[in-house]
Amino acid sequence: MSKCEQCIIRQFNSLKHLSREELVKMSNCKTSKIIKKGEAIFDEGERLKGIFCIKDGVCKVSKMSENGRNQIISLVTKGDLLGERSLISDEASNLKAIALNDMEVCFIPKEEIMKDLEKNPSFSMSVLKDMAQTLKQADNVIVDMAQKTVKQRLAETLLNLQAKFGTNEDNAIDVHLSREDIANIIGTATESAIRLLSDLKKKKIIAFKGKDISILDRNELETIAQGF
Amino acid sequence: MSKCEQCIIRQFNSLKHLSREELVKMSNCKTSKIIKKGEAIFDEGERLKGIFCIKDGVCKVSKMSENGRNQIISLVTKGDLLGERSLISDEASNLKAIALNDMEVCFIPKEEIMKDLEKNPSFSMSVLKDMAQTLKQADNVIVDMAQKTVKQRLAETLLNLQAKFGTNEDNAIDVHLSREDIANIIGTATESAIRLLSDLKKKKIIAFKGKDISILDRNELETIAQGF
DNA sequence: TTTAGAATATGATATTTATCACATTTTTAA
DNA sequence: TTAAAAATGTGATAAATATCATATTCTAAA
Repeated sequence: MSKCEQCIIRQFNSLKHLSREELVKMSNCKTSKIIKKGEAIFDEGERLKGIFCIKDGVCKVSKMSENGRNQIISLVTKGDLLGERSLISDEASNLKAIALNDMEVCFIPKEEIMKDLEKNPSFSMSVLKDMAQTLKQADNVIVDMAQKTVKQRLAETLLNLQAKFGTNEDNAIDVHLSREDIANIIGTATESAIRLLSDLKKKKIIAFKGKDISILDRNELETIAQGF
Repeated sequence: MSKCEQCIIRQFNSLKHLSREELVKMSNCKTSKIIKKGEAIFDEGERLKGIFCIKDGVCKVSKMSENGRNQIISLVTKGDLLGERSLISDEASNLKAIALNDMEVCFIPKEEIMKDLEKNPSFSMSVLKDMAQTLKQADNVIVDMAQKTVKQRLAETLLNLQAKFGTNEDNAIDVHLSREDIANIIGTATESAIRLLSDLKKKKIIAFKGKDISILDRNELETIAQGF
């Protein structure tokens, strides 16, 4: 079992503010898990007993609407923490997390995290900053969902995905999402997402083969995202 | 000038976790402000030098979309804190706050708040909890905006407004919003909001005279909000 | 009090998006 | 390897919503 104090991943999140001593304690109570593609890390309504530190892989975090449709709220990837919010508010999770590919995550029990939050101000301040940032992002998403057309949201989503996941050797965005997942990110019907993707392809703004999507004309995509 | 240690308002927010000593210090550096209806407490892009504790009145917190339309993100009222997020993330505000009626607010300088956040774990934990709660709410709004129809969102908004502001002696929701404000909360064109309000009135589900809106059939409104 | 400007209201129409139906392709599992 | 299931794609149509035009009512400032 790898040790937290030697783990490079913590440099990417708030855990970097923990002391050596705190990390050693954490090492002793944390467990590693392998999550297979398609499996849930946790489900809506579940009471989390700790948080997850993503060592490898990507998962989609989503929520069911009253209409019975799934809305993807965020994609969580290597280096991110998952589940802090439910822990802090001490409520059942309002979200579900499903692996998009095989994942490796560490589970850190609630008590350990809460103790560190209480005792280590620079850790709690970092979590606070993270949350403030996430909240700002959420505001932007609300505005986009409320005010932008599906076409604008699709263009923006493609740009965001490329910014977050980068591109592989073939210049394709380095994450594999189904058309349904894409539709569930932008909040539209799967058919609509497919149609608009085909449009963008026809206009040579993007290219795709299956789930490999690449951006050919980033400027044009930005223009579309802004509504022209 | 009233004193924080004697102020009842702080019981409604995280400031209740401050010690007597911390409150006395705060009293000495805080200032009171009167904000007239329609005036801004702060504007998008402004760098806040502190946070605001709302003693009386209501303001709308909004953000301009790239399409040039305004989206109201939240209504902030008596007892709420305003501006913590920009302070914590140490960035210019992404939001604008405009008074909906005459307001009385206290301004607490950044240094004072940050010091308390660092030194008082029960205060910072409370702010953290607040933020986790706000984030959960934001998730719900994202899902609603992405998945619900304008009609559903209007019904839900009316129910939310009544839950938050209560009703006056005439059974009308105790906050005055223009039709444009209502449209900017649910993310639709003003005309669409007006039309749907008229529909609800015709069906005797709500009644209104000018900006006084009352809910006549709460059950039916809940049914509509859920999409039937 | 009067009056211009703003807010509210409503019709006509265009645009966007969802839904349903079905064909084709890809993936998965026996 | 092959059959079944899932994902992708496309057309036709319906429903939701925005936009534009214009009328009416309300509000606030001179």
